[in-house]
Amino acid sequence: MTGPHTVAETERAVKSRLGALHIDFDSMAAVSNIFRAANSIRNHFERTALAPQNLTWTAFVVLWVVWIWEPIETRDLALEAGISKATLTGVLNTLEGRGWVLRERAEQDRRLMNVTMTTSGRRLMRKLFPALNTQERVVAANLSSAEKKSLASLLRTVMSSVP
Amino acid sequence: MTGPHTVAETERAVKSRLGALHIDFDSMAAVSNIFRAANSIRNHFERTALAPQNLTWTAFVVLWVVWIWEPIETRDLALEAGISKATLTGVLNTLEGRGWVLRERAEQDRRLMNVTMTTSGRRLMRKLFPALNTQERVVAANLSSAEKKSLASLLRTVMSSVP
DNA sequence: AAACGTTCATTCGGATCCGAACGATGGAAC
DNA sequence: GTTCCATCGTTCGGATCCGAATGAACGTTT
Repeated sequence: MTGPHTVAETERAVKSRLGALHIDFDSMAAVSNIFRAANSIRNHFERTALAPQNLTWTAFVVLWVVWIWEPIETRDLALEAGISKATLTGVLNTLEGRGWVLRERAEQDRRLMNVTMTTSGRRLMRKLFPALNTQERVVAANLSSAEKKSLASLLRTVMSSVP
Repeated sequence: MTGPHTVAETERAVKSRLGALHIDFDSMAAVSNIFRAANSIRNHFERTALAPQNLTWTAFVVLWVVWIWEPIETRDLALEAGISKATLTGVLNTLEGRGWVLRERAEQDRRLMNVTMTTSGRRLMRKLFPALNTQERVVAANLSSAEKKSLASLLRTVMSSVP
């Protein structure tokens, strides 16, 4: 998806496979570019800001959500991080094993699990978050302030259209 | 990341953790929305158009690239699909096991591997690609034609800024 | 032709990733 | 208080996902 072929080349190739019938190339380009950009940025973040701590993007996002909203229940944490509860269990095992977060069973409702940050975790995030934001500035460097707002807004519109 | 908190709430929470120093919230919102949207759309596609064939998004992308550009060498296929060669090996095992693609060692250079489509694979794509495009139209339904082009263009700018 | 560094795809280890199934807990109905 | 159903986090199985190491094949240099 990040290959050397242009949009026009791809469009021509698709038409030779299907004819031109019923394919919306504008929607296709918009959506596929979302995936391309996400992949590309994610790889960049993991190679730069996250590599020193051997963190994946997902692990960082979970850490970030805990940092912002602690104490937070597991179900909300999964929703906020955009991953399934099953995935979160594995990620929390990793993060708890490294001593950055803590799991505690809730007093009132023994089914729930509260996740909090350790001192070590807070120290890590205070360094890591500005480093990530620096990289966010890098990948958005060729956008004006208005374009950044426009991009964020267009993506919110897309998200609101996902059933 | 797809949680109930608004941008303003998140911004306020971040500031309470760090102070306002040196954080570019416009870049943060733009980039984080790329990830949110990609996650959301990917899950939607896997639950709708791809579920009947038990295909993941990545497997579909690989299949799509082969369909468009066959015969294609493994190294180019990985680049085009936006995944590592190591990942591609696993995905190709899956796709070849289901009889949709074929791996053949190149005649001239015995290190290379050429990937081609089977008849069964072509039949699958002729059905699957329009189904995917239907879903792409759904998630882009609230964007005008100009907005779709603008979104694609802004994302291309972002990608060109990734080192 | 022997030695060299390079370029392939694959393998390996470890971390995600998800849907489905599972056990535990809670709460409401009777 | 027991039955029933909803909800929680975890486990399980299977598919990705990547960096690093591996081994085969190549081209070039001696």
